Amino acid sequence: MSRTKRIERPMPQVAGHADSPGPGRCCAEAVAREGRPTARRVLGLTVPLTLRSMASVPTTPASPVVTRFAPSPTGHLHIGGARTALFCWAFARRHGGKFILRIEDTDRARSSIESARGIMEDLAWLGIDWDEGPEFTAGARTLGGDPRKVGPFFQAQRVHLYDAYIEWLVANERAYPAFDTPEELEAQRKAVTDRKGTFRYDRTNATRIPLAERLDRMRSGTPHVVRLLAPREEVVVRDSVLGDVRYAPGELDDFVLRKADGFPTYHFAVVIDDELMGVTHVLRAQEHLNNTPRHVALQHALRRLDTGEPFRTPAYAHMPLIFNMDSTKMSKRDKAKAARAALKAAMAKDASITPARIASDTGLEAALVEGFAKADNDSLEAAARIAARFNATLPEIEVADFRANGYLPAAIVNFLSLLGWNPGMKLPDGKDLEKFDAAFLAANFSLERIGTTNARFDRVKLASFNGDALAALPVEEFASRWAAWCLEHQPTLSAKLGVTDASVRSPRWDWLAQVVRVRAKTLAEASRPAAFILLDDHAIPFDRSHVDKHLLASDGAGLSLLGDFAARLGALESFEPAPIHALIEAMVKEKGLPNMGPLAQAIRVAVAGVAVSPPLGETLAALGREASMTRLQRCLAAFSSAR
RNA sequence: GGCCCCGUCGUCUAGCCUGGUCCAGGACACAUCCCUUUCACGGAUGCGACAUGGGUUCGAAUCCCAUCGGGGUCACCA
Repeated sequence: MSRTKRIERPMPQVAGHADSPGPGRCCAEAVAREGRPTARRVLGLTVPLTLRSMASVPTTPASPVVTRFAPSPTGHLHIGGARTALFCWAFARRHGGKFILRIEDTDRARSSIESARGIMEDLAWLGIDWDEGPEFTAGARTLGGDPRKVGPFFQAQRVHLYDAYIEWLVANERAYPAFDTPEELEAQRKAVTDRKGTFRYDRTNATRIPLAERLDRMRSGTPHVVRLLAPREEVVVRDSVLGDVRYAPGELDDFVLRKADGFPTYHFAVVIDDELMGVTHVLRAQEHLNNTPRHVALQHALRRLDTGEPFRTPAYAHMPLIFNMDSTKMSKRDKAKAARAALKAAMAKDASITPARIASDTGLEAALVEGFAKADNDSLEAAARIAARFNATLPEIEVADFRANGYLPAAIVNFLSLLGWNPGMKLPDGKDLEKFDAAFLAANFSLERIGTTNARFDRVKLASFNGDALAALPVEEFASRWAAWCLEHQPTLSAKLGVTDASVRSPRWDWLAQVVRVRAKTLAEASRPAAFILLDDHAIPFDRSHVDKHLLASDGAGLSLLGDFAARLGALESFEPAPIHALIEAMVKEKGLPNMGPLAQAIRVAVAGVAVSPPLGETLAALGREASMTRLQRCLAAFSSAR
């Protein structure tokens, strides 16, 4: 990184709109730009304050910071969106401000209320609570609400507001209706791009029609869009992360404000809503940087209908993008891609596997599977079922995916915080501080420490964080969370141990939970070391090489040890981890074995089929007396003749 | 292609603003060793980067320029 360091703009007492007038403003601007020569002098004043002295200015509680997260409800919450929400939330919390959730559902074809609800669930699950926005009940508390009366928070319900502003813009000749058809536009665009030019909307046609006639046609219901009369001057975006970004005159064209269906475009709705909702700081991904001059131009063109005041420009902070490890975009299509790859591989290996057969296996429509295989569609439903059919794992892209795979919200929040932000603090031992919780983030988040370089989403590191978070949980807590996870995703396992409710568990469950925990990075993975539980007591699949090595070698030494052990275990009074472990230890000592290996490995092969299992006390105790004895006896019987 | 942003270990990053303390620190991953009844956990050690080229300077990861590379964006999607 070679950028100059930015000083965070919103010193509490001057937080607010970037160009709102006020006594604190020049200081805010100057400090925000400290270190950037171009901005050292503001309003003709060189501000003598040093960073250090500014930092010591006391915080005023009446800080008016307002941030918002504004997803469009067209699917689940993307992990990148979760980071945006997290940072917006943290910034508001850090400054004692408000965090708004607004649903941008102006794309009528793709938006759904279910998606909106799912997004709220995911946010709440992550612990990102919104002060204003749609109401949502999470446990005992209700999130959202509208104390300042700035709602509604679904844009589709705000159309009358957008229309009023459109009217004003058109009446004041700052925007105009245009009657081109999509086909005409497409043709123009193609003509320009074919000769490698840059297409910009040509307003001459639309503006040649006299104003009165345009208004007439517009009001008479002729299909039209409304476009902004873009300014012919330079537009500067002041970004708290990237500094000033300049767009030369003529770069902006007359973009659409209102679509032919009467709904506002994203650009128009954001600007209106951010102003009306009093949003002071806009934190969003860098892909929006090039949208920002449009928003700034719009703000310059608009005045509030209620007060007549000009629109204010919020402080912008564009954060780096998050990519896959191979630097492709993290997209839900990755899931379809992975499932398709699994399907193709299977079809290549086995000629009997056809789309039709998969359709009947998975209960999907044949046409859907056919299309999916040919990449004609990227159905998530098909991806999920096909992956399940072939035991393939799909990449985690959305918060719901991580949730389903047994990640803890705390680990996700911690990991996400480090993607594009860093507290820049050292631990007493000199190592970087990188493990922290949401409360720490809320207390320490700052714009100035947002990075500029795009990040790769390293699932392996996330898994490590999650494993640590799992390990840090109190034993009880882990046991119940794992039970809850199994009840939902791995019911055969919980059923086998008689667990039907995460809060009322058996001792056997908790013994297993304890040993499984250090072996797992996720709740889903925790079931792996417990897989031996699921085996059929009467049909343990023995690993031949392990049998040879641990039971049959040295003239069946392991097997005879096993026979002896089985007799002793059968007589053991208390079938719990500690007594079992003591029994094994005593026997090792009595037999004069060099260590526990020969006995322990023999037992493992007998009860698990392989010489790998969690510690034996817990393994046998979790299995229970009956199953343990059955497995032991059966193994003895199976290999006695092989000696 | 136009415009815009970015460029420190494989990855996330600290350091950059205020040039020397940096033959660049941490974490994840990887390797080796120790611990050990297996698998894990844990502990120790190691491997590993300032994109390139100029310039400024006594001195540059840090300042300037160029080149190269990566990314974003150019919709009646958001």
